[in-house]
Amino acid sequence: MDKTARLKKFAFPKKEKLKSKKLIEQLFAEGKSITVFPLKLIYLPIVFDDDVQFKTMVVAPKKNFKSAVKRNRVKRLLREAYRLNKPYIFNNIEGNFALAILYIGKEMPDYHLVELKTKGLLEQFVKKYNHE
RNA sequence: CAGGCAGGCUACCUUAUCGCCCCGAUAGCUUUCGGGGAGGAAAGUCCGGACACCAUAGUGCGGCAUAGCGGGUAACACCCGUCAUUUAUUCCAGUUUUUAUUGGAGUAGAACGGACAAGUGCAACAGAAAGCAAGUACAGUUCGGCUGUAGUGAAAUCAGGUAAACUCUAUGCGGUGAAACGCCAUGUAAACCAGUGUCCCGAUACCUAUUGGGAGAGGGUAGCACGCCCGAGCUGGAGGGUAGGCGGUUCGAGUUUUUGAGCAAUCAAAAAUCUAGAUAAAUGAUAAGGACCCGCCAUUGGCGGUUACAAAAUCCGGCUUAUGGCCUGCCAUAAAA
Repeated sequence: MDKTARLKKFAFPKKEKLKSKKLIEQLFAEGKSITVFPLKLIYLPIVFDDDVQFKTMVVAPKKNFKSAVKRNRVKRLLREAYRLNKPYIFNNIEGNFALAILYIGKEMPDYHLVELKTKGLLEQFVKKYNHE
């Protein structure tokens, strides 16, 4: 494995972010969920126009984190944990999915907790996918 | 050594590894290289503007705001100066046994600042009474509860007080906000059903259009009325589409420095400079080390924590609130030596 390929697999460019209002509404209306407290994953199989396997968004509810600074912090931690662990699902799942990762806890977490829980969440997702 | 008031500055750094957004070059379908990437309050959305649309924003009523005087400004409810009032404090002089108190001057602030000679209202305690109804004692008397004195009170029938009471006066203010606004993409979409309206005259043209005048359902003008504008459609039902992209959008009352004017706010000139533009929303995460500060032990030092408040969303000028650290000036001096 050369250097460029190794760097590329942890990237999280704009194309892999879920941004369309329509798709987000569809995801929340029809998607299934897995919870590994304090995280919750909502997923829905969708085929994208631009040939991307996954599109992902992260959510930190305003209800639990009133300050914009704290919401930003939580979202950045979630995004970072997803970015560093996404090769696991890329390597184990064939289909195309829209994903949303929600933080449903009320306390400010540290990164190590978020990473641990994200790994657990993705393992559950892969297990469930292979079972179906 | 702790305190009070006023003002100013600042808002951790380095390295490594992964990553995000924008711009430029390169390359040609996503590589490579270079550059840039939150704040003093970006916040609250409380005032004032720019800008856009509604009529180049008009008239009356209503409504709102401001309130000594002068200045600054694009503008303001902001800022600066000043006057009166007022608070604290010092000094001088007077009264007094003292506590105190009066006058003058200085220093530092600061809340308040049009009108009670138009009308309406309100006023604790005391008082008969703080107006519409009464009336104590004594005296006078033109015998009219007419006048005076006493008594209560800050004030007693009167040009008392109160407008952070209504109100009046002067001045200012049109409305909606970037989800404004313009363009493109998408749709049997100028389609279907029901109700209602689709009028009149003249000219050109010659059977359907153009143009001038009148009438005109309905609509716009975001409190109401007028006025103005659009006007051949409008309202409801059923059914369907989009919910994306581009512009607006970051070069502007811009920033920094110097000089000059001014008590100051601020203004003028010159030189240099370009400094975030995201849109389910970038500006980060982790690790190690080091400053700064805080807490505890305690005073070489050790241990622990590690920055506070808080993140652009069209852009500026203010105000208010939150908050870590440093510095300056003034005031006041307890306790100990």
